[in-house]
Amino acid sequence: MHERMYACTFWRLLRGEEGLIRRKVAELAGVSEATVSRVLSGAGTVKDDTAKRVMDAAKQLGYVPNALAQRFALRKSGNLGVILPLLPKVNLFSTFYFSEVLSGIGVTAKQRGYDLLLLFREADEARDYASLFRTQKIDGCIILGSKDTPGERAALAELKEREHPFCLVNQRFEGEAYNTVDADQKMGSRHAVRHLLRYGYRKICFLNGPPEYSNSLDRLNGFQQALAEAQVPFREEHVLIGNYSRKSGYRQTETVAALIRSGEVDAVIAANDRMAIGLMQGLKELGIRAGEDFALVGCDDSDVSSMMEPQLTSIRVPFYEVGCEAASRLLDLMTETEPSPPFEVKLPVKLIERASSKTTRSTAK
Amino acid sequence: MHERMYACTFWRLLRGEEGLIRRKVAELAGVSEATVSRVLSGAGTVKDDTAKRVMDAAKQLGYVPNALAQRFALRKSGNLGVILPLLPKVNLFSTFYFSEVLSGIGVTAKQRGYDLLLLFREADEARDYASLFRTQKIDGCIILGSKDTPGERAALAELKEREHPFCLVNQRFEGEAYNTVDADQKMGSRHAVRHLLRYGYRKICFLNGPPEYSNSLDRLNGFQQALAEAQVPFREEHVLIGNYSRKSGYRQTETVAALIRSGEVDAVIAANDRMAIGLMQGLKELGIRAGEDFALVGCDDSDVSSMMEPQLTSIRVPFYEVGCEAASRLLDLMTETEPSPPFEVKLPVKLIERASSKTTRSTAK
DNA sequence: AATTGACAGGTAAGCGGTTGCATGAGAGAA
DNA sequence: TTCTCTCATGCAACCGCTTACCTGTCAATT
Repeated sequence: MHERMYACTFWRLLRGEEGLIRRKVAELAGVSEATVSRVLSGAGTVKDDTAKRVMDAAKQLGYVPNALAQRFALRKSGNLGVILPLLPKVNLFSTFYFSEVLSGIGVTAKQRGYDLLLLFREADEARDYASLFRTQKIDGCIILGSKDTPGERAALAELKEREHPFCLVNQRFEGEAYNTVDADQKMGSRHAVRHLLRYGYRKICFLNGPPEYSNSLDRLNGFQQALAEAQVPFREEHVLIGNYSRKSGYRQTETVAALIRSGEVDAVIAANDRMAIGLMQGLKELGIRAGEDFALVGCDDSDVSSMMEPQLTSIRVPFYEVGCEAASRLLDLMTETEPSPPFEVKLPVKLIERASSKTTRSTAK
Repeated sequence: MHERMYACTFWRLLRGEEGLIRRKVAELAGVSEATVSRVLSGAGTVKDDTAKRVMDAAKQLGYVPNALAQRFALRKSGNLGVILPLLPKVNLFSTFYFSEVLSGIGVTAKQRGYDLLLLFREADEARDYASLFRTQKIDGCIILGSKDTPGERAALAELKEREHPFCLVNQRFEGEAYNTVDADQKMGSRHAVRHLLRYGYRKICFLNGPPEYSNSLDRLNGFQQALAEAQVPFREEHVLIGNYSRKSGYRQTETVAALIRSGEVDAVIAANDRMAIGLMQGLKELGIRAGEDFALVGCDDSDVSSMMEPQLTSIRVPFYEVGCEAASRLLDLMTETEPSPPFEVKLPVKLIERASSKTTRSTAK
């Protein structure tokens, strides 16, 4: 009891003091609290002389405005939300991808005075992005790992309708004009195909990801287009589907092995490095070696691609820059008063040649 | 101009309406706004009947309380801060480590109704963790990637002094009793040494990380202890230092190659997988193969360890659980009223045997 | 029947900032 | 000198929610 009361008094005192700091600053500077506010928030007109006195007083007393109160008064949370899928223990996407994008977003947000609120979205959870805005937890958000599903479409449509600023990363929705920052995956596949053709490979198999990701469709698109350009026939049965996990790449071992052995296929392009690596490992177990018995190209140029043996040719995607761009554009949009048309940014990718695909195919079967 | 005014009116209206929702809920339920608050926040005594009416009304009108106002009134941000080093483009630590820990923290925080505020700490920036609390941006924080430097010590001491709840992950400070969640790295090294000794390796080199990380010291400690237990002499010159990056492992290639060739060393333990992999690659270039010419053990059991050829023996550290534990303990501490003694949790690790160290050394030179 | 206590629920005062409006001072113009 | 006009600053309302305090009701006790 005693302690309880003591603690209470203590907190009262403490709070009292904290609360008084602002007043003390005002007194010390010989102005009103309103002026302190004007100086610290940079709004309104204040004489230079006065401003300096206030700044000095604030520094001397160690006064820092309460962000919570400030944001409440301004009706802005000052938070940039980052929504990302929660995949505990199961890294469907590469962690590489997320940490690069997140770093980019983080740096940019910080530069512009925003805080980053991380929002994990559980797989089965109803997607109610709009209520994050309604509760004022965030002023804008970037959505990672979005998939084209009815629930997601509904959630995004609601955001759009209520004019909440948001930006999709690496995902577009056919028929909807949302703000998007994406990598030019289509061009990536084209580069990969051209690269393989240049080295003499002509029978290319494509290990793609699920069609809910627009990236998967883009890649397939680029793949087909590059083949068409080179007048190499496209074979439907040479397109396989995984889920971007290493296991799903590994699972295609038998199928691909058969294709390679029968001479139907001499090169594989995978839609990400993890699947490429899974497949490479599976085939190695069967004695089929990437870079020798067939050419392999991955995508992402994740850190592991240069750790493999042989090192993996891959398509470098500027994930960090994607994050920067998304945050930067979104924040622009949030600070502008005029509504502006949605942006759809597409960042260039680049093929990084490594051992898994470089050996020239001297004689095409 | 026209549009501007229109927009303004629009927003007024919108805000007006938003503001009225609460009142409308109260009216619809036939109670005062205070009662609405009592029902929604679960505090105070309200008749079941009334509560139900309020809940129904709120649901019907789609009312969601404004988190910003709520938190301001309660003087709690509802945010759990996660401080992590900003390493754009340079992943000194493995991204694996961070994403695992972060997932653990995220899941736990979410379960307990907290939001995650991500705070990047720039390398050269003055560490002023305390002001995050002063501005009420966070109610507690978890610090990742902390190093034992004077600046860091000062910042942490300030937190402690002001009784701000915080928790360190994978780092302890000699002489300070801070809340910590750590993996049992010391035991990890001991496992690694014992494993190697069991397979007949006796001349073990240790590639450690910088001493600013307590983990590095722990690992060295366990290494020495295990050697002592087996009465194998410890050789100072067999301890090398890297910085946890792959490159820093690669850089030790010459040194280690010389040691192996001269027969002074027949096995290497690295303080993380990335350095192990860098070293492995370097040695492979010189024709010295892990798992055959020498044994190699890494640490972290990151996703790449099973992607290598040969696959890398490594010490599995339950990073996800570390994150959960840190968040869980810290949140307990934040909701308790009584001050409790600091906790120092140490989670067990496990050696995962793979090809890089399994070949029995038949004849020790 | 009167007294008491417990409890439901209303009233209004904050929480710590911002900002519209009013005011006073000082400068420039008549 | 007096009248404006402008600019710097103070006053006070407000942001939306919580909660201390108060009142009135009703059941249990005497």
